[in-house]
Amino acid sequence: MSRHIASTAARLFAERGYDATSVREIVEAAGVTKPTLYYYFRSKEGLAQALLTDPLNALAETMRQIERETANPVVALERILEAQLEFFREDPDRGRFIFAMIFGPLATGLAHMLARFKCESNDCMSGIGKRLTEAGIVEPSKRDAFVLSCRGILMASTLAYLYHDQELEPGLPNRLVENLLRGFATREWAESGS
Amino acid sequence: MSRHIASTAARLFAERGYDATSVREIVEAAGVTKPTLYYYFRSKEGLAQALLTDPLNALAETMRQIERETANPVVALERILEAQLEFFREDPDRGRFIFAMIFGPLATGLAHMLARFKCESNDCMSGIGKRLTEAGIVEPSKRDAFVLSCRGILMASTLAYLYHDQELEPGLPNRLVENLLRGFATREWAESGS
DNA sequence: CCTAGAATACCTACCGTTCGGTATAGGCAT
DNA sequence: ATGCCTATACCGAACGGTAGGTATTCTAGG
Repeated sequence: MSRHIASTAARLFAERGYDATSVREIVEAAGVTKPTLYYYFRSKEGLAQALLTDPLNALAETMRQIERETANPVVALERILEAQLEFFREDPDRGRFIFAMIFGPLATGLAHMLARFKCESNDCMSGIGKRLTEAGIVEPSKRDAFVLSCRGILMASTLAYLYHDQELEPGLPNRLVENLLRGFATREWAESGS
Repeated sequence: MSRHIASTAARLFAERGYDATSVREIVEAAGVTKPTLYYYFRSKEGLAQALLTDPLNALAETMRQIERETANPVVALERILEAQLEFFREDPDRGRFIFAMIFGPLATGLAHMLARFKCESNDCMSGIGKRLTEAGIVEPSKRDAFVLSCRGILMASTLAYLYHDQELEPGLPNRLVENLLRGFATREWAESGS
């Protein structure tokens, strides 16, 4: 039951936004009453947190794992991008809700958790960028721009998928990274043919 | 006075989101009364539209103009990206408000206007992408990925500026485009040294 | 076997507060 | 007289959350 309420809430949060969705709307759509919702979740905010906490923690852990266990920084980058795209693919409603919150103001009670996730995600990408320069793949002077570009491409791909019905085929990160690397690569790496 | 109310609203909308900001909060922060706000703006939504309509229309017109009047597609691309960055630079609160709406659900009364702007922006970028392939600069098979990458880089740069106090120096689009082009270029163009 | 109590899952009705918006009277400067 | 603004009070609807209750199942103790 709690799962049913949660998935209904995710859908409504995604459709109209967290603040514009009332508890009354959620319970009506879920076919239960308000006390039932409060039986399972401490508050509206508790409900939103339940939607976000485990999935975001799992994603962060997946990224850490990839970073730790993948020796090749290019492959690590591709896998980390793919993990994030997969996160949105597996539950688009949740993804839309998270996307809106990540890119909006951090004034809600969910701010702390989202800020932490953003920070971890950025650290992870920066770490990969560092490894790419250490491996002589990306020009050191271009590292920040490269990391920014990777982040941008992830955002644009995700937005296209969530709101414009564009596909997120599994090979997408690889192809995008390949082209990006060609643009930001060291002369040596470019000439080595990868 | 209406400008003062509007800029106060922009700040609050940016800080906490449109739906989570009440009219009472706006008038208190602006130091006026509710009837004054309604004297100048038809409604809360009318206030938000006033914040968005003219600026977004002006930006869209600027982009159309650049597209029309700049013969070199690379320069056109750089200028269009710069115009969008400048839009966010000139009023970060307004920019944050818009950013949150662009990445969130389109269920509010502002949806139509934002949808139209997104559409125009996408069309403009697609047009530039087409010109770049026609000019033999970008590989036709990579056109969509290139356009997506440009959009992503714009988003990431803007996000970094709006929320992480990172600079948006005027030369940024040029440098980013230069690296991107190297990654997505045709063989002929790459070998011509640009 | 029966019963009382605990645990779990749900409900109706209600609470105080706030929401966007409106009406009215009036003050002040030009 | 007009435009700009205030102050006050109000409207109906809705907000997130709560109080008190019922129904069902299970379990332990007599």
